Amino acid sequence: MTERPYHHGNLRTALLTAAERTLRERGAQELSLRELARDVGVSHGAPRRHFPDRQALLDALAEAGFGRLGSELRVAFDDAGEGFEERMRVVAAAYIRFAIEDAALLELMFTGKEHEQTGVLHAAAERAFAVLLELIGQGQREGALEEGDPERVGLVLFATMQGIAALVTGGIVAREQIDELVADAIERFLRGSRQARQPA
Amino acid sequence: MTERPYHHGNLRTALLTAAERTLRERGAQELSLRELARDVGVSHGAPRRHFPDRQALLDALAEAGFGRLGSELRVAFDDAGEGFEERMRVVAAAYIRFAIEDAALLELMFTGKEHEQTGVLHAAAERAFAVLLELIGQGQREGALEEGDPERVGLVLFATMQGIAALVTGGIVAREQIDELVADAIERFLRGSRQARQPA
DNA sequence: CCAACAATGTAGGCGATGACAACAAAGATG
DNA sequence: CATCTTTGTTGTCATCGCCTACATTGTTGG
Repeated sequence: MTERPYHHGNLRTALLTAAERTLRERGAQELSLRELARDVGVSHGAPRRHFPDRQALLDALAEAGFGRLGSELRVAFDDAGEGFEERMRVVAAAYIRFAIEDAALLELMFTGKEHEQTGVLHAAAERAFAVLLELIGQGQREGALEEGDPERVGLVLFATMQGIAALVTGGIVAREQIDELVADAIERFLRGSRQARQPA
Repeated sequence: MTERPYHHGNLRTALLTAAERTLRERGAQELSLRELARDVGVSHGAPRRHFPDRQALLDALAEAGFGRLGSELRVAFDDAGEGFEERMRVVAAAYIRFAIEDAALLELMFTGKEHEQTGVLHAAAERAFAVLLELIGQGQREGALEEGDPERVGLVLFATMQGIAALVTGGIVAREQIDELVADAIERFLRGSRQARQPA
């Protein structure tokens, strides 16, 4: 029998991993520090060394979430072809997939109660959204999108994606409708965001 | 001194009112049945007569929320002029205002964990959204929006509004940016949803 | 009119939780 | 290797949700 060493070695990571799983399967509400400790095979007081309180654990989850979201968006961006519109569709699909598979995590990431002060989180978020800004930039350079601050242009698109995710996880929209809805939203966004300079 | 009567009279309503307040001020997480009971001046077991468990209270709050949302949208719709675009702007603004002032409530209303089964809630939601469908219908009749199932057409707009609300409550978007963002989103939606039939 | 009965509130208890403090074990450091 | 720091452990406390037994009030039919 393998006696557990007194020191776990990487409790923090183990807790985060277990937490991420519970979060995905049962939601944030169900996440209990004590149960997590049990899952990892450690006493109920141990997590406190790594996360002062429950909220700290949730914040850490959110931060890790932004990291993973950023990676997935990056992969989508790179794997899609060079074409702007196709790229936008692929990246949007990746975002929606993340949002739906890890709905509770996304909620943690954005439902910022008080943790707006945690600059760490904000930084992580910025990094994740860099891909989106890049995408908008490409669209503008290719003349597919109107000029202007990419952040402002992208915000509407981003909001729409976030909203679609909310509608799906809220049960308003069935899973079968997702693809159609996303395509529809992007189509509309592109149509509505083209260079508005109309010849006389 | 006014002795509290054994029977409160309208405990259910009192609880809902107190809960709505706490929800707005401190979020759903902080909502405790026992504290609510104390606030209302009743024993900790009393709420159970009206709400079998905590979730039931939350569901009731959500249902009431849909009712109020519906009213506010209706008022906005009626108060706006006859013009379609202006109406859309006013109604959208009303929705966003609700979403921001009662962010936690909106989350309850849409973050439907398991309560998708409560047909009551779904019905309340449908009633609230009737106004939006009416609005879309008007847009289509006036030729400002493409034809098609109003529900499908409106879904993208609805998602966008929901997303904007999420971005604001999540702290991604500052309050000063809201009006601009909403205007931008609607502008884009209208531009992207006009009759697409282009003459040869 | 009043005797069941139903509805509504109260009191106490149970198991679980998050937060905290005192203590123990293992590492790191000089 | 002696000390200091990090990391876990154990026990405690207040609170919570939920449950059961009981008390009080309102209602209703004979």
